[in-house]
Amino acid sequence: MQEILDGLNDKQYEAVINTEGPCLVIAGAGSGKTKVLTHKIAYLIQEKNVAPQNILAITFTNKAANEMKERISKLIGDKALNIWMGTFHSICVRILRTHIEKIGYDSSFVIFDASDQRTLIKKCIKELQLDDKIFTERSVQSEISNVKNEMLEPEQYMARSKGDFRKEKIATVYEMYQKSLKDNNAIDFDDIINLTLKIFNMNPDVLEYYASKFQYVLVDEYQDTNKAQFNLVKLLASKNGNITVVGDNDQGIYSFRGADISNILNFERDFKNSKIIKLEQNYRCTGNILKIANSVIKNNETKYNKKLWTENEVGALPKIYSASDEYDEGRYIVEQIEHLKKYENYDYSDFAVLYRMNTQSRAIEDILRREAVPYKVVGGLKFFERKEIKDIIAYLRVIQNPVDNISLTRIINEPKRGIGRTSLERIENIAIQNQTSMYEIIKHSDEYGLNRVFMSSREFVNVMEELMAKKDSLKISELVKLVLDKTGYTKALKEEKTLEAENRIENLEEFLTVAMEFENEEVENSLQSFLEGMTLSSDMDNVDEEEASVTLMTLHSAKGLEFPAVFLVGMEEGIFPGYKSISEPTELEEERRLCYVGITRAKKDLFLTCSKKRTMFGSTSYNLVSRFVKEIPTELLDGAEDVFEQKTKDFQTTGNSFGNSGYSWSYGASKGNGVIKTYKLDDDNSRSVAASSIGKGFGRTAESFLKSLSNKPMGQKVDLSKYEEGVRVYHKKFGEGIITATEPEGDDIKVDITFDKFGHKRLMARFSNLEII
DNA sequence: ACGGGCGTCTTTTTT
DNA sequence: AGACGCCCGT
Repeated sequence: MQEILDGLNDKQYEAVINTEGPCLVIAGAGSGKTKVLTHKIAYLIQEKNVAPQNILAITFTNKAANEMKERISKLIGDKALNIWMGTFHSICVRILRTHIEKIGYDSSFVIFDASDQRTLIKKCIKELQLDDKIFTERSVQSEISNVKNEMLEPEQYMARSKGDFRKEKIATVYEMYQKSLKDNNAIDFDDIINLTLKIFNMNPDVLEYYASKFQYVLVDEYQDTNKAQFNLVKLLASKNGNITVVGDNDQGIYSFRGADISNILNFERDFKNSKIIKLEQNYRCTGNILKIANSVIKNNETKYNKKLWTENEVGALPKIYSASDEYDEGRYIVEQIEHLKKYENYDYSDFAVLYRMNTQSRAIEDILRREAVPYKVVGGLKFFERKEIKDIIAYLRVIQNPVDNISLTRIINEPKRGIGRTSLERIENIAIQNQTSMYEIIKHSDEYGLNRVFMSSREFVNVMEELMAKKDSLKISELVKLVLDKTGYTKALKEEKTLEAENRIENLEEFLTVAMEFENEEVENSLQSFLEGMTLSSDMDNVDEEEASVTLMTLHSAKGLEFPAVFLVGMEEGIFPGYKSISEPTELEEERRLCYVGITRAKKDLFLTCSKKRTMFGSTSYNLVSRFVKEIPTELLDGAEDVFEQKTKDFQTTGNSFGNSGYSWSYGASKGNGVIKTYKLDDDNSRSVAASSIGKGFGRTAESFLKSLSNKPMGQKVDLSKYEEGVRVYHKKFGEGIITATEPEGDDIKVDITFDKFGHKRLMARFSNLEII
């Protein structure tokens, strides 16, 4: 009991015991923010006798929620599991499932992710015959999302937009989009928050229930909440008034998705008589790293001026390296990693490489792979974004929710059934006329004179009907197997006989293991919660920390994490800060906060890199070193003087013709013409070194596993003669097995293998990384 | 009417 | 790597 308050510094102690009323904790990077939250919750339960189910704690990712629960359990035991803890989205979905019918939705709704959203918006734009050059899905989508974050309904937005042609049109799209969502029995990410608010506003008794229930409300990463989330928090805390928010105005990096830093800046105004506590002692970084972080962030205007300090050692001087191109940048990283590993006893997992854009990982990955450095990539090309995975999910969605026209459209002709564009258009029109779903029309297509559709869709309808009937009695994995089998999906892939198809089949098998893991671990074992878990899981939720590998991710994903050694790469004008933010002061400040977040991830060693020449999206540019680097006093940065000197020289000789950035220039270079391709993969280094991450835990993206598949160099040297009947082999994913048959296929061999645990599989020898044992 | 093939664009950051 | 528009062959 005593230990809950032990080991806290004065400020942390104050933040923990200050349980009653509004409390704002300004928590600088590495100041023990999670500690405060976990100890405060433990204190409430243990000391103040608050029942766990009367506490609501909102975190930024599901992973953070799980970690926090674990840490609280260590303090007070298993009752921590009853705390309402999760992201805004997961908490709200939980509320929506029980109450959404009150506002006219069906409780079996599905959640549309960003790409479903885009498809739907695109359809609306087309339907309204708007010029899709002016109204791009992207711009309309972000406008609609912004409007939703302001909690404006279509009518309200329309009223506000009177006189503005563009906005009026977008309002029409918004209206149609919202109606279509409802017709599809779907809601989007923004609706998750907004509809919860709507329920509260229209049903005072429901609000009363939750506002009474949650005696204590705690919100983490408060600087990244948006208007709607703020309102939600305000409503939930309205009854008891015990609200603790923790955040750092210098780490707000999500304004592009509606996060509003003024939520944290105006806390005192919004919640009367609030207590404000600043945590300014940093326990994470060395003195030098902290100095650098402060020297950058001080260029922003901030309301809560806090000055982070530390008692930690001064530490090594952070370094900057100016590479000749992005591959040289990668090579430098490997060099430094190997050095620290050798002389400072570092492990691969102690390193993180952080970049502004996902695309930047490519070149670095190439070099890491070439140099046999194990790595994993967080986010980027996601498992769930692959075509075959989206297809199987679309099948499952239609089974769960037959009125989901978007998913149905995706799969009706996958595999090819002879239902093309024209048929689909007809089906859709009839569905609209009859106010029903496209699935209904297909099912009864004979009654609507769609004979062709009727003929070609019979098998599909029969299979779907059968699976819909069985969906709750079958295990998810069995359902997946049946879909793939009975719809002919796998069969069609097999008949393609291409490497790509082979790969897709393997990915689907991986999906099957994801489903099995879900069955084993989740209590709520329904198709609905399976689908829900997949759309609400974040990149960070799927990171496996156990592995001894270097972590590559975006600066955004790195929020909340720490590593002994951090590389901030691509420190160039136009990259970081991105060229789009250079002329926009508020965006530039956000970029600077992002830089601050990046720097403060490092505990001991920090490396900044930039490149004189960089090829991206098929063109080469010569960027100047980032202004953020220049904001660091040269004496704090090893190599700073060299870098500035070089950059100036380059600048003078190369001139300037790059739009409004005014700092760099570029010329087009067609893709793949080999101009920059200096490094090739060595044949004997081609074995994949990216460690496989198919492990426990629902929603695992199998990221590195996939990377190892998709990045596998073509035509690797494999002694095919060694594969013959009776030979025992080891496969990374399937484990040990015995070859039962072989068959030549071009310059490769198809091998049939019976695996001890996974049964019979057919693989291509050249690409399956089989080891003979 | 369907579907294969080809060229083009995509790219900040994400619950 | 994928989505999509366009064109042409069946």
